Amino acid sequence: MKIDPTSSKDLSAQIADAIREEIVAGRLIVDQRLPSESELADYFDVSRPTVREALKRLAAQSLIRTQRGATGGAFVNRLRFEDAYDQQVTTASLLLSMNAVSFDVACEARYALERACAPLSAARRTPDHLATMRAEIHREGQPGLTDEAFCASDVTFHRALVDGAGNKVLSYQLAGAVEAMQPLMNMITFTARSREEIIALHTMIADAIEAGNADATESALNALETYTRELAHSVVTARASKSKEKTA
Amino acid sequence: MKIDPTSSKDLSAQIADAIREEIVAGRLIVDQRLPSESELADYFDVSRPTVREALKRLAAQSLIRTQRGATGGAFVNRLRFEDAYDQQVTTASLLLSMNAVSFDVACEARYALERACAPLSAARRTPDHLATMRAEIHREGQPGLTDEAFCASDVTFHRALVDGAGNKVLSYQLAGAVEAMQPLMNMITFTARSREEIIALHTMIADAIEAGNADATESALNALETYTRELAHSVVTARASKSKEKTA
DNA sequence: GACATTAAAATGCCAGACAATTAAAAAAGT
DNA sequence: ACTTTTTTAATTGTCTGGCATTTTAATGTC
Repeated sequence: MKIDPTSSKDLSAQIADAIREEIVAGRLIVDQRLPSESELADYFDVSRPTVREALKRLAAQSLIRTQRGATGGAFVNRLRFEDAYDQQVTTASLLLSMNAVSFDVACEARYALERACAPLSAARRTPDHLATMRAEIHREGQPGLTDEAFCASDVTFHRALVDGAGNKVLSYQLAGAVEAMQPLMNMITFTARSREEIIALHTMIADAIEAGNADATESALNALETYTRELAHSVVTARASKSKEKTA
Repeated sequence: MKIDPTSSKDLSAQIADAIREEIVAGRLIVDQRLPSESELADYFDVSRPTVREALKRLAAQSLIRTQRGATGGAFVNRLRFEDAYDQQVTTASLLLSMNAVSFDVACEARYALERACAPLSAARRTPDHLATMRAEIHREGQPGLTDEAFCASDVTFHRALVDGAGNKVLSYQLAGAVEAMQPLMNMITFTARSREEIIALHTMIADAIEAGNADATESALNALETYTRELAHSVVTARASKSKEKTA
């Protein structure tokens, strides 16, 4: 575990990399205590603030946690799926917004991944998952629901579908795809007419899942994807003609 | 953009959260320069080292980059897919190794996601993608190839398949699933017999992709998943009986 | 034995300084 | 007037040393 003082990288980045490598390689195991900041400073021959910067980098990735007090210190953190969700969602959202990813591309990816969960969810979903889906469908029919609340309900519905597959790895992977889409979805304002249509499609999905029918689930998802993309296109077209009016 | 001095969280964590929120919300845009460390220290009423710790946290997530010199400073970084790949792979690997995720669960997730790419890849793959797949199949047939090199080739093959879908978001999402599996796959030692079988299945996949046949691609992937899981089970069984021998 | 006090160890935070780097401004030379 | 060199200023990178806070363990007291 060594660092190169002539490297162009920050010392704190190098130290963080070195420690991260130890964790990934399994030479530092979960809940193991790292040497104290002073000891690390001595070991790497740098000052304590530099070590601290390195440790904060690792903390930002949830690789370590710190505890104060006599028996405190930095400990290798068990990376939990829940912790990783948030980072996944943040990262995915920024990737979409910063790289000019089109709605179509994002939508295609999302529904492709979701269809991958459909057969598993149709086979394995618990009554709980189904109940969540039904509850969200009901919520979506409430009059006076804001667009934001409708979108949030949509996300909950789809997460129940995904979680129904009973595979934590899948749920984690899909978290980014589903939740990162929400800001984009929010850009589509839902008319009463389109809400009705979406609720109908959600009901088709829930029915197919309840019946354990994988094919029906897939085709319902296909229909939902098609409709979502059409909706987005019509919104874009409407905006374009409106801005044309303005310039004219 | 405020912090709460009575919070239990580190000041540097709070400051990082505050700035991250600004970035996610789009109030700080790509390539925009943040105030200097001294200015941030004044603004948040903390010392410069504390601000620096906060900035290192953001740098660890590739949200900012720093530049030294007169016109230097911290700039909002355009999060690129390539940057996110690495983090995705590291995170996914640690999730698998630290949460006792079984080979079956990980494998199921991986192939479910990969099947989602199959129809798109069959329809859109370029000659390049196909050439990569063929080249890797050829490499896998070379005698004297180490297990590690075989696994690496396997990863390249599957990434070409995924990239063939021509959807960056899908490629990004799949990077974690495919590459994080490599350490687990490495645990399976490939006999000459099983390599032959895998090469045959890879060829089936490449043929199906070349023919633009989505269904054939899917069923070839299914066969590969089944075979991989059987292989893993036989390895586990063999190890169990071997350790039994030892104890006996 | 139960409780209060003290000591020690660790992280959290700060002040101030200097080094290194970079770009712009100023000066010098032609 | 133009080019080159030098200086200067701004900014991050790093260090030293210190104090505050938190937590546990040891110690002392009743």
